[in-house]
Amino acid sequence: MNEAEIHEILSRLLLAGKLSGGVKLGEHRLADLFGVSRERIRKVLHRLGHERLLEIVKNRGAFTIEPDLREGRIVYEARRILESGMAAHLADNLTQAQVERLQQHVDAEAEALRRGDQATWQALSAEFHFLLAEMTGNPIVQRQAHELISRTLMLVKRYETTAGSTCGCEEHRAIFRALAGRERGKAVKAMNSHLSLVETRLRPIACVAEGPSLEELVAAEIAARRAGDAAIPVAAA
Amino acid sequence: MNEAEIHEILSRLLLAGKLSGGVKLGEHRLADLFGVSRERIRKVLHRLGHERLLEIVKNRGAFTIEPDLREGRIVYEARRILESGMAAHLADNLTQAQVERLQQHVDAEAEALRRGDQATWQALSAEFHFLLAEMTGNPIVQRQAHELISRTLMLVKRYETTAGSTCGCEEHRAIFRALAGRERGKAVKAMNSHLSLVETRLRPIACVAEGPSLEELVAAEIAARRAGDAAIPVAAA
DNA sequence: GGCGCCAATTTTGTGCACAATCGCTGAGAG
DNA sequence: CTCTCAGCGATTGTGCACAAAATTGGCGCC
Repeated sequence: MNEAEIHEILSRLLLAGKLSGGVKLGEHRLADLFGVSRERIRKVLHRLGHERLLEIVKNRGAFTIEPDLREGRIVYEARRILESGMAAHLADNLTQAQVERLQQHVDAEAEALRRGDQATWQALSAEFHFLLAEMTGNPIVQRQAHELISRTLMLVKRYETTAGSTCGCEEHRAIFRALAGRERGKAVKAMNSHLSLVETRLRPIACVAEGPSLEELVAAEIAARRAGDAAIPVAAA
Repeated sequence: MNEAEIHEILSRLLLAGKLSGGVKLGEHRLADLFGVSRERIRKVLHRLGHERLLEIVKNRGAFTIEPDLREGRIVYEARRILESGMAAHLADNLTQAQVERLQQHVDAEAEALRRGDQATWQALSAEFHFLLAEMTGNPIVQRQAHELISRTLMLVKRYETTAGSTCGCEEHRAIFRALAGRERGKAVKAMNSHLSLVETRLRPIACVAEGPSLEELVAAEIAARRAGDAAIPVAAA
């Protein structure tokens, strides 16, 4: 198991919000779980800390962050600033092919929502914003947007009341329409109000059920990955 | 010499553009220079790599990046996206005190420019953008803006023709006026055109003179720091 | 004379062992 | 009964030694 794999597994686990806040990620414990040396885990942990997916406390170790609503406010405000800038840029620069791609996407969102396929809709809903970031064609903006969107995903997984999220599709469509119509001001407004609305859907529910243990989660991820890795060469050969 | 100090010294050196591109930063060499173990340097180097101030090549080591103009285009585009979003936000949210603070700043810029004090003006000019980022009150935006502005500083130090930079003060003032007048659209436009203008001032001058060696630069920084550190306690006591 | 290959050297990557630091627990005093 | 402080256990931080990889120089061959 190399360093990149471990990083991917842990970041996926963190972003999926599978772990409640404040959980300690001991170096030795993870080293045993992954079957690698402590130094490798150490490096990954510090990298995750630098990516703000973990909190590293000097001489204490790595802890999963408890994304409270106060932090949520900050992240969403940052997203409004960045993504409204993106929207303005895109309204001026989208190609016809990109507009069509967006059209397909919002249609797919609506379709998933109509079917009541909440899992697919949630995934597509997040992807909409990733897609916009991609369409700027700017790797820096993509990275920054990716970081912010990922952080809100952690929040949504934890705090969003699923009932209220069924109306979000129209908001994306409004953004799309403004972008397709090259209406810069309208696109910015639509983006801002959408993000504000998503933020207000976050409810301060107390963290209730303790999920599976870290060991189980990591083991499951490793198993899934091993199965996938084993399958790919066979299929490719 | 602790890790934070080394990181600060090296990043200051890198951001000041004192080193031409592609220079290799050997671990052992730096360890000797700073008089610390190789592992400490190693950690700092990887951190700088993650902050995109260095390029880390696996099994090859750390190299200073050669910020070419193609990358400059990307960074300035990202800045336009982010900082136009900031401008829109600030136009809606600036307090009176913040407006006055900005007024002071642009006045100071004009004063430095009038005096022909180019060093001060350049510093103030960069600080104007840092100041705007600060005024969003959003730590995430501050970090992202800081990273982007720092990267452009490296570019400017290397490529800007000093002759053309004397007209930049009015651009900042235009942004300020729009912000103070709460004119969101105008502020966004002023910010975008300012950043575009700064970008066009970059000229593809061939990297000519090789500056002082890495050893000399680091030694100078260490000396300055030691002197400063020694002076502060005395002055404070 | 140029090209390619092999070996030696230099440089980075990794695991290990020890040192330092922090939180916790338990005993003792007020 | 509570508060404090000291010792202890656990965990992270750091330096060292070894292993792996790449570059460079030289040598032989075409």
